Amino acid sequence: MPIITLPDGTTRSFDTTTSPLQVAEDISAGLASVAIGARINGELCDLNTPIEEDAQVKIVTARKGEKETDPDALLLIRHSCAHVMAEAIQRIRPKTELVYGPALENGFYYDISFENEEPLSSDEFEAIEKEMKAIIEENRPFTRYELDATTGLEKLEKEGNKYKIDNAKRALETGSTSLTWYATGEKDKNWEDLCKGPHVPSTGRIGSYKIMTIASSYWHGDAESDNLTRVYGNAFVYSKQLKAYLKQREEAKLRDHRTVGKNLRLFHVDEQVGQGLVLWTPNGAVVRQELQTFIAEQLQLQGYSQVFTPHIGKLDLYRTSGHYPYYQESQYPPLIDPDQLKRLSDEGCSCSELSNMMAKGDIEGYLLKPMNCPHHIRIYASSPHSYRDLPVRLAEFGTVYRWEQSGEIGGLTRVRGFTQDDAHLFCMEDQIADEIRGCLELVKVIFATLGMDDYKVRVGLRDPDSDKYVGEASNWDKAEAACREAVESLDVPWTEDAGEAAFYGPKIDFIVNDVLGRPWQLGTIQVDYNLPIRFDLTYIGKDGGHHRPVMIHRAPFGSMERFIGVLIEHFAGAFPTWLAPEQVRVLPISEKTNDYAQEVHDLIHALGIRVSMDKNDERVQAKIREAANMKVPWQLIVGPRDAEARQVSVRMRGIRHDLGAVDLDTFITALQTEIQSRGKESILENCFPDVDVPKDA
RNA sequence: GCCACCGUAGCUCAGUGGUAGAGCGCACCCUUGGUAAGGGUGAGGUCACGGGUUCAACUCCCGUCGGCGGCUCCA
Repeated sequence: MPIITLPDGTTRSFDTTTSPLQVAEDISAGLASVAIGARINGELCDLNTPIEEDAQVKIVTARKGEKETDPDALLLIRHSCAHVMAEAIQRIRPKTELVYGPALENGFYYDISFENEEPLSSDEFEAIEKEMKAIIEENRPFTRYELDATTGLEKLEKEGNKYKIDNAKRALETGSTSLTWYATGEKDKNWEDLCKGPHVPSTGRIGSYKIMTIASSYWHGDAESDNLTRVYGNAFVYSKQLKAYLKQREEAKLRDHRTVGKNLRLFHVDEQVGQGLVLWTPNGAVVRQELQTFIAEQLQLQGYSQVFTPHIGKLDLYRTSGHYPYYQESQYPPLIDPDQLKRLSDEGCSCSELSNMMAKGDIEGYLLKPMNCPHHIRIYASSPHSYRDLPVRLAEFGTVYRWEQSGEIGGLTRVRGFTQDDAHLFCMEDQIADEIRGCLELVKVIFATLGMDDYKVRVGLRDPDSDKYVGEASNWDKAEAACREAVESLDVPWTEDAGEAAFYGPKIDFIVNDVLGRPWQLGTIQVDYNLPIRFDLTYIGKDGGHHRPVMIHRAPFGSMERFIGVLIEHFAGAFPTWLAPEQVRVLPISEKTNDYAQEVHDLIHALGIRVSMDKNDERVQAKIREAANMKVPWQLIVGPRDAEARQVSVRMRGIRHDLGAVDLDTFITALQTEIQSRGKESILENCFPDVDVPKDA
């Protein structure tokens, strides 16, 4: 006699075992016709799952309007669509073996082994989609059946798909007592897949779908293991939703910093220079310089000292720090002392012998620095410190080099040479929390100025089961507590993650998503008890004795490369005036006003503002279009009327028409104010208080 | 590093086993035009690089470099 409680609190009782479908039918025929699944006591289930006891039931429907489709409905549709896609692929490639095909937050994929088949090409998507269409039109039911562990494993052994056997064993190990299959149609007759479900009732309930892309993956995510083909797709209830999704992806591509960077000539990566080595072209260099100046101003206010250090250091330095042995695989190979190299060569030393000698420390060389901390540590160590001097805060826009895997490199977000907004704080233990808070404050100020509020904070703690960490457990406890304490005072969402710590200490990471939704770690703050020991750093305490300082590594924006990459996407290339490579462009209506235009240009230029003048023999319409394409924030249109009145007609980026004519001097003053205040005081407010401008313009 | 796909003019991209194409951009000329493309003419390519097959390769095959999408990694 199950009593069913619905989300609105009402209850319905049934005489016998029931199912979500029966519950829906009991409510209304309309509901039953749109139901595709249910949550029973919070768990997502098939529509015909038997309910034998009292339960909370939420019916999942696919029809709630285009704007607010239930995420559960999308999960059901996408997982079901993955099955249909896999069946379609197996029709075309019968010898493939299925591995794993889950729904994602933003689509679905199916991992398939093509070991015994010709590889799949994206040219074949259309053919696969055609097969999928046929399967969906047949509207075959998803039929669930269950076998006990022994019978189920026997069946899988007989079929011989090692991946599915492995999936089954894993399911049984994690507590399942039986195995379930879903046939698309009838058991023993139609295509089927080992799968825990749930699914929509029948293939006809899958809405609009599309195969997106083909990629590769490893079995169990293990690079040593089998290579699998991963086919990504997406599915929605309505075709309009699919169209909107595809359109959004197109727009994201236009916002991609690689596209914008090329169009606006912000940076260039050159084949002949090297993979992952960024060349900052003049426009991008302006953005970077402005940003660095801004950050440096904030650092000065917070009591940092600026330092400069070279790009290389002795190999032994990194043996002391531990970086060389620990990260050897991801560093550029060392530069070996030329005399020593020649001697070894004369002695007939082989490459492997050389490599061994370098690892053991029998040979001296230099390393392109993969980190700035050893250099900063040696600066600290170069003079004695009293407890009265602490904290010592050494800051540098320090360029480091890392041998990232070639397949990982791309754009500005993953590179081999990059400049960190780095600093190292040397302090006493009871200063740690305050220093971390200072770092967080800096991040807040800068993100706020840039209008970036969509970021997350992750506190990375050690994994208690791993032995990769160095240092005393008691120190780790203290450092982890300090991180937590500081982050709690910051008003942003944060999570704790065990196993995300650096090998020498816990850290606080800032994570931002790019335009394609991929998360990137930007900045990081790390507490380090380890390096001060390794380098035997001390300060003189109140008691006159030597004490050990604690170090904080912090690069709140990570690397200038990655940060600006994310920033380009954040602004879609439309930088605020203070950051824009070109801040103002003067557009004379015809050559007749070139003289006045030149005067306007020169006056602005003399103030150190980045201004240009479009002298091309074009109509003003073409000049406006060109300036708009280059995302210049302010266009000054000057014709005879403006020259006569010593005014400029002002066009703001993103607004269809000009805002009106203002006195040249008034505009210039307002422009200077906006730039100097980094946008806090806008030209709009000071020159055009009555103009109504949409916020996102 | 692994797997798949891709590499043609400054940019975006067509194209074919038989002497290389468009649009935009660029240069020059005409036009002097008031708010998102005025018109004309012209220059510009060793078809990423190196091998091979072929009478003939931009096209087919192999390798290298680079890009893209994932996987793995990220102090």
